[in-house]
Amino acid sequence: MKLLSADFFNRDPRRVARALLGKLLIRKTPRGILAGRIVETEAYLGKGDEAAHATAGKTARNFVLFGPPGFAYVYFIYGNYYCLNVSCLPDGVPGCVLFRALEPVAGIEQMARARGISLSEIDFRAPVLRDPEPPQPVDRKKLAGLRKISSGPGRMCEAFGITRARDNDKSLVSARSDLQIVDDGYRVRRVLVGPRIGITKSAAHPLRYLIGGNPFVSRP
DNA sequence: TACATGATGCCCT
DNA sequence: GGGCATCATGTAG
Repeated sequence: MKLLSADFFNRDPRRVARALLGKLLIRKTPRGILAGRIVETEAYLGKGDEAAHATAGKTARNFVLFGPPGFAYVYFIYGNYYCLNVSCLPDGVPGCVLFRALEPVAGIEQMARARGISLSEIDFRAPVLRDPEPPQPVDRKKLAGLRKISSGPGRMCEAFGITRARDNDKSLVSARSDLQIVDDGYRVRRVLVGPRIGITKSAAHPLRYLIGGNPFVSRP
């Protein structure tokens, strides 16, 4: 398990978004460790990316995007949900990667509770993906309960208890942080690229990255 | 299975 | 006051 460093995030968000696929997002809680494999990300750039929050310049809401790399930018959306990003590029240069979906790896019962999902909905014998993907054809019905935990940016934040008050402007690269990203050696075989989800401006750019064949993405 | 819709609150103009 | 990097639920097919 190797903690990702600030250097990892100190580069173009498009390269970070791709490199984050297959890494583990970790949350240390009093009740145990939560972990999910990153299977879907989106890059948001600085000037020129009309869909990025940084496009309007630095504000009280988005200041983290303009800070040093490796910090959590958490924002509240649609009156109900939070979304987690990590800042990229050097101090003063905006850019980030949005975490869109995780494959549940550890702390599944705690995450299900946080999401309001009954444990009876989850088939713990379902084939959770292991290195290398993709496995034999997946029975999506058996994965339905697991998929509800973190297959979407709002869902994964709820599962991890991520909120703006708790986590915005928090370092993800500090050994003391309760929110980290680690490399466990998992090798991603195939990366797919496509247009970002849920935006209207600058919608055509292929800035969404996902692990090919992984059933835990928000959508194929 | 696919699509449309309502809920909901904060930020920025 | 408008718009939003979403989700769960309902209806139609």
